[in-house]
Amino acid sequence: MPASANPLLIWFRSDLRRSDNPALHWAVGTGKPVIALYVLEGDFDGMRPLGGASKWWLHHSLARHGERLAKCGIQLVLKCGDPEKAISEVVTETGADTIAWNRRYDANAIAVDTDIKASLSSAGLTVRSFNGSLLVEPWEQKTRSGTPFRVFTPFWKSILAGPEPRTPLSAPPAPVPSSVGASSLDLEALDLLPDRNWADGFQAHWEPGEAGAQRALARFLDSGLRSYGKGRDVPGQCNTSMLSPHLQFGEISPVQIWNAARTAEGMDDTLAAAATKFLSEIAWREFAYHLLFHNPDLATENYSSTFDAFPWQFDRALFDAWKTGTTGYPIVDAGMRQLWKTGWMHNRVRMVAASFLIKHLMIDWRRGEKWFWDTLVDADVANNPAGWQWVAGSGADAAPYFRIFNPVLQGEKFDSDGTYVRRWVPELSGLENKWLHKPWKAPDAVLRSAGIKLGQTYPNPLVDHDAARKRALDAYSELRRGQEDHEQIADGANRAAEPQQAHLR
DNA sequence: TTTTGAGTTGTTCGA
DNA sequence: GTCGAACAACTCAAA
Repeated sequence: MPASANPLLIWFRSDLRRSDNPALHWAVGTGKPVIALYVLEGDFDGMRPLGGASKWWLHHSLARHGERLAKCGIQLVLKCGDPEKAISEVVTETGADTIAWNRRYDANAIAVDTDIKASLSSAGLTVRSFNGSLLVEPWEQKTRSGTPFRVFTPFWKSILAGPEPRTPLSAPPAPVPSSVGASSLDLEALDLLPDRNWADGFQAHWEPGEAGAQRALARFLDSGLRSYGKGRDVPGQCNTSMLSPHLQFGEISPVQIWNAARTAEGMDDTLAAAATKFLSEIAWREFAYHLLFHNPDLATENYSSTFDAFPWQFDRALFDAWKTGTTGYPIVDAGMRQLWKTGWMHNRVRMVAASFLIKHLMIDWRRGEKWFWDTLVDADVANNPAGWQWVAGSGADAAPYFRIFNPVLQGEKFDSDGTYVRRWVPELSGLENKWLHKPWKAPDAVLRSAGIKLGQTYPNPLVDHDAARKRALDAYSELRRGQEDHEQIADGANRAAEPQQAHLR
């Protein structure tokens, strides 16, 4: 067999697309036959296993990706477990002598990829890795003092001041056909769909896959972008891009989004302002990856260790009420039910719901993060923990401790016409706007005529807002006092050491 | 080198 | 009703 006939293996991970895929682009450019691989790693080597909603998405995304690759003569091989073993099986079977992939940025994945790269290289194979999922590599973006960014705005400015992202790569032409194939699991064998019909409702809301991603982008640029500035905060409107799950699975790249928004903004000033705002949200995604790369424990450890002493409470019944959308606060319940039904929650409501769990119920942000991880189709290894830590106040550029969302005010401000609450909490739909976000304050006659019996058809509030707010503020100020005491003890120790130091000087 | 101003997404209170 | 101040502590960047 001539050397040129040895196929190239492209290992797909969170980059399930053909267009603007640097690894695939390079692979086809080598002139070799190309074989594609996806490995469902599960919890192999400490990797974070996908949540249920993500698995549902992945099932459909892999199906679409496999079809698209097959059209240009590339077989998508499916395996599960140890990726090194999976790769070596394909290499043995096909004689592949070159491997390419796009990089990952969480510590466990980096360790896995590094090991595999080393062992393949030492076995004489060529290994190439690319940046396929970020605008900037986390190790390249630095403050002037050479440290990682810890505040978003300077980070964003440094992106704006940096070089423009590349022009997106077009989908490559079909490579030369491969004369060999590799054994693959059936998609069904990956067992990605939930046992029960929980995710059946997702189908109506989403179109996983590269084509669906491009359609979502086009729809947003066409009808969502213009009023994005304010509309993005109104959960009852369709003013957000809905691109998050597509981005998470790499069905579209931030480079493609960046360029599309930059093109749209040339139209007029309104679009220009909206596009910049939208791109700053894309930059938040970058910032989350920046934080994760420099803080591998982002999902499990407080970014600010001051919070290690926070007196979290845990009450199973309260936590369950939050998860099932029965807290008695309509905006929170609407969000939690939207999450359960669609695998997604509007960003504004994510903040309110997360703040409610952390500050009103004083439940550890990590529990909420895990629930979101399991139920969000866009669950992202960087963005999910970064967002939760931001709300908790333990994160980078964190919300001030005193920023405790009032779920009634948030509802009245951002869902003033009640569209969102009526859609997801239909048992309240007969209530007029005046009471919709605080049904417990409505007069009995109003509740009766709306067909609502508090405590029966809809719950009473789980906690009183004012009392919960005070309790959270007290806990935070306690934390601060504890920190001061700690510092005083440290100061005392320093003072005790001073005479000796003076002597040494 | 030191100082100063600003920082995604908020709420409450009192004038 | 509207409006500004207060609510920490710390990082970053510009002056």
